[in-house]
Amino acid sequence: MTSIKPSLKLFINLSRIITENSRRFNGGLDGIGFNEFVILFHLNQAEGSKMRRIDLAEKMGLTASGVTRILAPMEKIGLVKREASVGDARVSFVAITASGQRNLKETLAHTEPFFEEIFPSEKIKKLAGLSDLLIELGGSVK
Amino acid sequence: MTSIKPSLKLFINLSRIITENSRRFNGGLDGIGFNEFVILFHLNQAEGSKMRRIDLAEKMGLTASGVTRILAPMEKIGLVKREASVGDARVSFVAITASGQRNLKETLAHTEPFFEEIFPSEKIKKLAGLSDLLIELGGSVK
DNA sequence: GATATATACTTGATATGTTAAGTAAATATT
DNA sequence: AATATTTACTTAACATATCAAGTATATATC
Repeated sequence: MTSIKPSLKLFINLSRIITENSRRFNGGLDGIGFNEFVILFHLNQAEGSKMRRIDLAEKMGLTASGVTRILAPMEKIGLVKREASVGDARVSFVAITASGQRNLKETLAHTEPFFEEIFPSEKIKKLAGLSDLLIELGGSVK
Repeated sequence: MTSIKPSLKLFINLSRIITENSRRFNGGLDGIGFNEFVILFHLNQAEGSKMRRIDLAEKMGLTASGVTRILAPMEKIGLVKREASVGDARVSFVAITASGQRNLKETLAHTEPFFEEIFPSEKIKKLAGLSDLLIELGGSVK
Protein backbone atom coordinates (compact mmCIF):
# COMPACT_ATOMS: atom_id res chain seq x y z
CA MET A 1 0.00 0.00 0.00
CA THR A 2 1.43 3.35 -1.03
CA SER A 3 1.95 5.90 1.73
CA ILE A 4 -0.76 8.48 2.18
CA LYS A 5 0.32 11.92 1.13
CA PRO A 6 -0.22 14.59 3.80
CA SER A 7 -2.08 16.85 1.37
CA LEU A 8 -4.60 14.11 0.54
CA LYS A 9 -5.05 13.12 4.16
CA LEU A 10 -5.66 16.72 5.13
CA PHE A 11 -8.21 17.18 2.37
CA ILE A 12 -10.09 14.01 3.28
CA ASN A 13 -10.17 14.88 6.96
CA LEU A 14 -11.31 18.44 6.36
CA SER A 15 -13.95 17.29 3.91
CA ARG A 16 -15.43 15.05 6.58
CA ILE A 17 -15.54 17.85 9.15
CA ILE A 18 -17.20 20.26 6.74
CA THR A 19 -19.68 17.74 5.34
CA GLU A 20 -20.80 16.51 8.72
CA ASN A 21 -21.09 19.89 10.35
CA SER A 22 -22.76 21.66 7.45
CA ARG A 23 -25.46 19.04 7.71
CA ARG A 24 -25.65 19.49 11.47
CA PHE A 25 -25.99 23.23 11.00
CA ASN A 26 -28.84 22.76 8.54
CA GLY A 27 -30.44 20.15 10.77
CA GLY A 28 -31.57 22.71 13.29
CA LEU A 29 -33.89 23.86 10.52
CA ASP A 30 -35.66 26.59 12.43
CA GLY A 31 -33.26 29.01 10.76
CA ILE A 32 -31.43 29.44 7.48
CA GLY A 33 -29.04 26.95 5.91
CA PHE A 34 -25.30 27.15 6.23
CA ASN A 35 -24.65 28.58 2.78
CA GLU A 36 -27.41 31.14 3.17
CA PHE A 37 -25.81 32.16 6.42
CA VAL A 38 -22.42 32.50 4.72
CA ILE A 39 -23.97 34.62 1.98
CA LEU A 40 -25.38 37.04 4.54
CA PHE A 41 -22.02 37.03 6.25
CA HIS A 42 -20.10 37.95 3.09
CA LEU A 43 -22.62 40.58 2.02
CA ASN A 44 -22.44 42.15 5.44
CA GLN A 45 -18.64 42.36 5.20
CA ALA A 46 -18.67 43.80 1.71
CA GLU A 47 -18.32 47.46 0.88
CA GLY A 48 -21.78 48.97 0.67
CA SER A 49 -23.17 45.66 1.95
CA LYS A 50 -23.51 44.43 -1.60
CA MET A 51 -21.62 42.26 -4.07
CA ARG A 52 -21.72 41.14 -7.66
CA ARG A 53 -23.13 37.64 -7.92
CA ILE A 54 -19.98 36.40 -9.58
CA ASP A 55 -17.80 37.68 -6.75
CA LEU A 56 -20.10 36.08 -4.22
CA ALA A 57 -19.76 32.77 -6.08
CA GLU A 58 -16.01 33.07 -5.91
CA LYS A 59 -16.08 33.82 -2.20
CA MET A 60 -18.25 30.78 -1.55
CA GLY A 61 -16.47 28.34 -3.81
CA LEU A 62 -19.73 27.85 -5.74
CA THR A 63 -20.55 28.34 -9.40
CA ALA A 64 -22.46 31.36 -10.66
CA SER A 65 -25.37 29.03 -11.29
CA GLY A 66 -25.38 27.82 -7.72
CA VAL A 67 -25.47 31.38 -6.47
CA THR A 68 -28.40 32.26 -8.71
CA ARG A 69 -30.32 29.31 -7.28
CA ILE A 70 -29.58 29.94 -3.63
CA LEU A 71 -30.34 33.66 -3.88
CA ALA A 72 -33.78 33.27 -5.43
CA PRO A 73 -35.59 32.11 -2.26
CA MET A 74 -33.52 34.47 -0.10
CA GLU A 75 -34.73 37.35 -2.26
CA LYS A 76 -38.29 36.11 -2.04
CA ILE A 77 -38.29 36.13 1.77
CA GLY A 78 -36.54 39.48 1.86
CA LEU A 79 -33.12 38.60 3.26
CA VAL A 80 -31.40 40.10 0.22
CA LYS A 81 -32.41 42.38 -2.60
CA ARG A 82 -31.34 42.87 -6.18
CA GLU A 83 -29.68 46.04 -7.40
CA ALA A 84 -28.67 46.99 -10.93
CA SER A 85 -25.21 48.23 -11.78
CA VAL A 86 -24.97 51.71 -13.24
CA GLY A 87 -21.87 51.13 -15.32
CA ASP A 88 -22.42 47.58 -16.50
CA ALA A 89 -25.83 46.24 -17.46
CA ARG A 90 -24.66 42.63 -17.29
CA VAL A 91 -24.09 42.90 -13.58
CA SER A 92 -26.72 42.58 -10.91
CA PHE A 93 -25.67 43.25 -7.36
CA VAL A 94 -27.02 41.41 -4.33
CA ALA A 95 -27.43 43.51 -1.22
CA ILE A 96 -28.28 42.44 2.29
CA THR A 97 -31.52 43.93 3.62
CA ALA A 98 -32.23 45.18 7.13
CA SER A 99 -34.13 41.96 7.71
CA GLY A 100 -31.11 40.00 6.45
CA GLN A 101 -28.89 41.87 8.85
CA ARG A 102 -31.14 41.07 11.77
CA ASN A 103 -31.21 37.44 10.73
CA LEU A 104 -27.43 37.35 10.40
CA LYS A 105 -26.94 38.89 13.81
CA GLU A 106 -29.28 36.42 15.43
CA THR A 107 -27.79 33.45 13.60
CA LEU A 108 -24.28 34.55 14.53
CA ALA A 109 -25.17 34.75 18.19
CA HIS A 110 -27.20 31.58 18.11
CA THR A 111 -24.54 29.44 16.37
CA GLU A 112 -21.47 30.66 18.15
CA PRO A 113 -21.34 27.67 20.53
CA PHE A 114 -21.80 25.38 17.53
CA PHE A 115 -18.66 26.58 15.76
CA GLU A 116 -16.80 26.89 19.02
CA GLU A 117 -17.57 23.22 19.65
CA ILE A 118 -16.14 22.23 16.26
CA PHE A 119 -12.98 24.29 16.53
CA PRO A 120 -12.43 25.24 20.18
CA SER A 121 -10.62 28.56 20.52
CA GLU A 122 -7.92 27.28 22.80
CA LYS A 123 -7.04 24.61 20.26
CA ILE A 124 -7.13 26.91 17.25
CA LYS A 125 -4.62 29.20 18.89
CA LYS A 126 -1.94 26.67 18.17
CA LEU A 127 -2.91 26.88 14.52
CA ALA A 128 -2.10 30.47 13.71
CA GLY A 129 -0.29 29.11 10.67
CA LEU A 130 -3.45 27.57 9.25
CA SER A 131 -5.37 30.81 8.95
CA ASP A 132 -2.33 32.36 7.35
CA LEU A 133 -2.04 29.48 4.93
CA LEU A 134 -5.68 29.69 3.91
CA ILE A 135 -5.34 33.39 3.29
CA GLU A 136 -2.15 32.78 1.34
CA LEU A 137 -3.95 30.21 -0.78
CA GLY A 138 -6.35 32.96 -1.74
CA GLY A 139 -10.00 33.88 -1.41
CA SER A 140 -10.27 33.43 2.32
CA VAL A 141 -11.92 35.64 4.89
CA LYS A 142 -9.30 37.69 6.67
CA MET B 1 -20.31 44.87 13.30
CA THR B 2 -19.50 42.14 15.78
CA SER B 3 -16.01 40.66 15.59
CA ILE B 4 -15.66 37.43 13.63
CA LYS B 5 -14.95 34.46 15.84
CA PRO B 6 -11.88 32.47 14.76
CA SER B 7 -13.82 29.20 14.80
CA LEU B 8 -16.43 30.57 12.39
CA LYS B 9 -13.84 32.15 10.14
CA LEU B 10 -11.92 28.89 9.98
CA PHE B 11 -15.05 26.91 9.15
CA ILE B 12 -16.10 29.32 6.39
CA ASN B 13 -12.64 29.34 4.84
CA LEU B 14 -12.29 25.58 4.95
CA SER B 15 -15.77 25.12 3.55
CA ARG B 16 -14.84 27.22 0.55
CA ILE B 17 -11.65 25.23 -0.11
CA ILE B 18 -13.45 21.89 0.14
CA THR B 19 -16.46 22.97 -1.93
CA GLU B 20 -14.41 24.44 -4.72
CA ASN B 21 -11.89 21.66 -4.96
CA SER B 22 -14.35 18.79 -4.65
CA ARG B 23 -16.07 20.23 -7.69
CA ARG B 24 -12.74 20.63 -9.48
CA PHE B 25 -11.90 17.02 -8.71
CA ASN B 26 -15.22 15.87 -10.15
CA GLY B 27 -14.80 18.17 -13.12
CA GLY B 28 -12.07 16.01 -14.62
CA LEU B 29 -14.85 13.54 -15.18
CA ASP B 30 -12.86 10.86 -16.91
CA GLY B 31 -12.62 9.10 -13.54
CA ILE B 32 -14.65 8.63 -10.39
CA GLY B 33 -16.05 11.39 -8.19
CA PHE B 34 -14.33 12.62 -5.06
CA ASN B 35 -16.58 10.80 -2.61
CA GLU B 36 -16.32 7.57 -4.58
CA PHE B 37 -12.58 7.95 -4.44
CA VAL B 38 -12.68 8.47 -0.68
CA ILE B 39 -14.85 5.38 -0.28
CA LEU B 40 -12.29 3.26 -2.11
CA PHE B 41 -9.60 4.86 0.01
CA HIS B 42 -11.30 3.99 3.30
CA LEU B 43 -12.18 0.47 2.22
CA ASN B 44 -8.60 -0.12 1.19
CA GLN B 45 -7.38 1.01 4.59
CA ALA B 46 -9.89 -1.10 6.49
CA GLU B 47 -9.16 -4.48 8.01
CA GLY B 48 -10.06 -7.13 5.47
CA SER B 49 -10.64 -4.33 2.93
CA LYS B 50 -14.27 -4.15 3.99
CA MET B 51 -16.47 -2.05 6.24
CA ARG B 52 -20.00 -1.88 7.53
CA ARG B 53 -21.99 0.72 5.64
CA ILE B 54 -22.72 2.60 8.83
CA ASP B 55 -19.04 2.85 9.71
CA LEU B 56 -18.27 4.06 6.21
CA ALA B 57 -20.92 6.74 6.60
CA GLU B 58 -19.32 7.85 9.83
CA LYS B 59 -15.87 8.01 8.23
CA MET B 60 -17.19 10.12 5.38
CA GLY B 61 -19.36 12.46 7.41
CA LEU B 62 -22.36 11.30 5.37
CA THR B 63 -25.66 9.74 6.45
CA ALA B 64 -26.34 6.03 6.06
CA SER B 65 -28.78 6.95 3.33
CA GLY B 66 -26.17 8.86 1.39
CA VAL B 67 -23.83 5.88 1.55
CA THR B 68 -26.51 3.51 0.26
CA ARG B 69 -27.06 5.82 -2.69
CA ILE B 70 -23.44 6.35 -3.62
CA LEU B 71 -22.56 2.65 -3.32
CA ALA B 72 -25.28 1.41 -5.66
CA PRO B 73 -23.63 2.53 -8.92
CA MET B 74 -20.18 1.61 -7.59
CA GLU B 75 -21.43 -1.91 -6.99
CA LYS B 76 -22.95 -2.01 -10.44
CA ILE B 77 -19.69 -1.17 -12.17
CA GLY B 78 -17.77 -3.56 -9.94
CA LEU B 79 -15.65 -1.21 -7.84
CA VAL B 80 -17.09 -2.64 -4.63
CA LYS B 81 -19.08 -5.72 -3.70
CA ARG B 82 -21.59 -6.58 -1.02
CA GLU B 83 -20.92 -9.14 1.69
CA ALA B 84 -23.26 -10.41 4.37
CA SER B 85 -22.31 -10.47 8.03
CA VAL B 86 -22.28 -13.87 9.69
CA GLY B 87 -23.16 -12.70 13.18
CA ASP B 88 -25.64 -9.95 12.40
CA ALA B 89 -28.18 -10.15 9.60
CA ARG B 90 -28.86 -6.41 9.72
CA VAL B 91 -25.35 -5.65 8.60
CA SER B 92 -24.11 -5.69 5.05
CA PHE B 93 -20.42 -5.14 4.47
CA VAL B 94 -18.97 -3.28 1.52
CA ALA B 95 -15.69 -4.63 0.22
CA ILE B 96 -13.35 -3.18 -2.36
CA THR B 97 -12.84 -5.40 -5.42
CA ALA B 98 -9.62 -6.00 -7.36
CA SER B 99 -10.97 -3.63 -9.98
CA GLY B 100 -11.67 -1.07 -7.25
CA GLN B 101 -8.12 -1.41 -6.00
CA ARG B 102 -6.70 -0.83 -9.45
CA ASN B 103 -8.93 2.20 -9.87
CA LEU B 104 -7.87 3.55 -6.48
CA LYS B 105 -4.20 3.13 -7.26
CA GLU B 106 -4.54 4.89 -10.58
CA THR B 107 -6.64 7.69 -9.13
CA LEU B 108 -4.17 8.17 -6.29
CA ALA B 109 -1.26 8.48 -8.69
CA HIS B 110 -3.22 10.62 -11.10
CA THR B 111 -4.52 13.10 -8.52
CA GLU B 112 -1.43 13.53 -6.39
CA PRO B 113 -0.44 16.82 -8.05
CA PHE B 114 -3.99 18.03 -7.61
CA PHE B 115 -3.96 17.68 -3.83
CA GLU B 116 -0.37 18.82 -3.65
CA GLU B 117 -1.43 22.00 -5.43
CA ILE B 118 -4.18 22.66 -2.89
CA PHE B 119 -2.06 21.99 0.19
CA PRO B 120 1.62 22.15 -0.79
CA SER B 121 3.77 19.87 1.37
CA GLU B 122 6.25 22.50 2.38
CA LYS B 123 3.42 24.67 3.67
CA ILE B 124 1.63 21.88 5.48
CA LYS B 125 4.76 21.08 7.41
CA LYS B 126 4.23 24.18 9.46
CA LEU B 127 0.81 22.84 10.35
CA ALA B 128 1.68 19.71 12.26
CA GLY B 129 -0.79 20.89 14.87
CA LEU B 130 -3.70 20.83 12.45
CA SER B 131 -3.47 17.13 11.69
CA ASP B 132 -3.18 16.45 15.37
CA LEU B 133 -6.19 18.62 16.08
CA LEU B 134 -8.33 16.88 13.44
CA ILE B 135 -7.39 13.50 14.86
CA GLU B 136 -8.13 14.75 18.36
CA LEU B 137 -11.54 15.95 17.20
CA GLY B 138 -12.26 12.38 16.19
CA GLY B 139 -12.96 10.30 13.13
CA SER B 140 -10.01 11.47 11.09
CA VAL B 141 -7.60 9.47 8.98
CA LYS B 142 -4.37 8.96 10.86
C1' DG C 1 -40.81 -15.26 26.90
C1' DA C 2 -43.35 -11.19 25.38
C1' DT C 3 -42.90 -6.38 24.49
C1' DA C 4 -40.28 -2.28 23.81
C1' DT C 5 -36.39 -0.10 22.13
C1' DA C 6 -32.31 0.36 19.41
C1' DT C 7 -29.55 -0.55 15.28
C1' DA C 8 -28.50 -1.27 10.19
C1' DC C 9 -30.05 -0.47 6.11
C1' DT C 10 -33.28 1.10 2.21
C1' DT C 11 -36.55 4.02 -0.35
C1' DG C 12 -39.78 8.02 -1.76
C1' DA C 13 -39.99 12.76 -1.85
C1' DT C 14 -37.26 16.71 -1.76
C1' DA C 15 -33.32 20.19 -1.42
C1' DT C 16 -29.12 21.86 -3.14
C1' DG C 17 -25.84 22.59 -6.48
C1' DT C 18 -23.71 20.99 -11.04
C1' DT C 19 -23.05 21.09 -16.17
C1' DA C 20 -24.35 22.57 -20.63
C1' DA C 21 -26.56 25.74 -23.20
C1' DG C 22 -28.45 30.04 -23.81
C1' DT C 23 -29.23 35.47 -23.51
C1' DA C 24 -27.46 40.00 -23.19
C1' DA C 25 -24.03 43.30 -22.72
C1' DA C 26 -19.13 44.73 -22.70
C1' DT C 27 -14.50 44.49 -24.65
C1' DA C 28 -11.03 43.18 -28.17
C1' DT C 29 -9.63 42.50 -32.96
C1' DT C 30 -9.59 43.36 -37.90
C1' DA D 1 -17.53 50.14 -37.82
C1' DA D 2 -18.32 45.16 -38.08
C1' DT D 3 -17.23 40.81 -36.10
C1' DA D 4 -15.43 37.85 -32.58
C1' DT D 5 -14.58 36.97 -27.94
C1' DT D 6 -15.30 37.42 -23.18
C1' DT D 7 -18.03 38.25 -19.11
C1' DA D 8 -22.27 38.12 -16.04
C1' DC D 9 -26.05 35.93 -15.37
C1' DT D 10 -30.02 32.51 -15.97
C1' DT D 11 -32.38 28.13 -16.90
C1' DA D 12 -33.35 23.10 -18.13
C1' DA D 13 -31.86 18.66 -17.16
C1' DC D 14 -29.43 16.08 -14.04
C1' DA D 15 -26.48 14.35 -9.93
C1' DT D 16 -25.87 13.96 -5.18
C1' DA D 17 -27.21 13.75 -0.66
C1' DT D 18 -30.83 14.90 2.78
C1' DC D 19 -34.96 13.77 5.80
C1' DA D 20 -38.77 11.04 7.04
C1' DA D 21 -40.62 6.82 7.06
C1' DG D 22 -40.39 2.00 6.61
C1' DT D 23 -38.38 -3.01 6.96
C1' DA D 24 -35.81 -6.37 9.33
C1' DT D 25 -33.02 -7.91 12.90
C1' DA D 26 -30.85 -7.61 17.45
C1' DT D 27 -30.80 -6.29 22.28
C1' DA D 28 -32.89 -4.75 26.69
C1' DT D 29 -36.57 -4.75 30.07
C1' DC D 30 -40.49 -6.39 32.50
